[in-house]
Amino acid sequence: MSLEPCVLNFKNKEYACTFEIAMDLIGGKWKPIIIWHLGSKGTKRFSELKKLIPKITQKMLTQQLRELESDKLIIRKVYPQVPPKVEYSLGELGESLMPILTMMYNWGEVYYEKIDKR
Amino acid sequence: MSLEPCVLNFKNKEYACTFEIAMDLIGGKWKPIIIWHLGSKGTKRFSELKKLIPKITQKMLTQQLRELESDKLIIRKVYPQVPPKVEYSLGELGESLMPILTMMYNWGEVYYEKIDKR
DNA sequence: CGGTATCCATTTGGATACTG
DNA sequence: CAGTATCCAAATGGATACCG
Repeated sequence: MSLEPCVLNFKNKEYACTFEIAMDLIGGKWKPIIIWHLGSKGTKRFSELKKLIPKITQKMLTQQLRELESDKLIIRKVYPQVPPKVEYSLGELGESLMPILTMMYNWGEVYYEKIDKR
Repeated sequence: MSLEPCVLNFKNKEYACTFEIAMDLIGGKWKPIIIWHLGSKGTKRFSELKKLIPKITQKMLTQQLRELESDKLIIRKVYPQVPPKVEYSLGELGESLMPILTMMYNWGEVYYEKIDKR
């Protein structure tokens, strides 16, 4: 599991290691939060996610959901009806992230307790 | 371990959960790579890190190292001599990140194998 | 309801030159 | 050797208005 001499190609970009790929997939400001909600609370509609993450804008929520979908981490299900209904849930690959997110959550908690805030 | 109704203050910013704090600390393009190298290979000098991470610019390496230091994840040791010698190593909190980084590394690997590369 | 489209502010990061 | 300083380009993200 060395890091340096490998160049991985993925989505027309070069990555030095699989770690960079992982960070690219879930490293944004919102993605882990979205995955976390879907993983811990199950399938959610667009508007429910918006309510769960009040500070995200509609644009960002849409954008992030699209990327997560195209990366096969979440599943988007559209009900062809009026008014529209769209449900999001974790795919298998998304589910497999939950243990890692949980560890990061716990790590952040320990850090926050140990550290001198500010 | 719920996510929504908590506001944590840290470094003059507001965070919705400890997870966001964790992502802020290690979520950049370079920080996890730097931590990974220091964790898996031990103490390194500035120039050694630069060699291990060829694509990072001197500016970014300096900047990221400073932030990691002020966040207490790494330790910077300056030897008062000419020419200068500066060594970086993981602090205790930095060390505690290694299991998480390892998991993410492995997850990225599995993902990369399973997924249809573009 | 679940989006798009557009515009704009902020942040991030890279190139280059210089220094104790 | 281990940085600073400056400038600039690109990426990111927010506000607002509109739509099928």
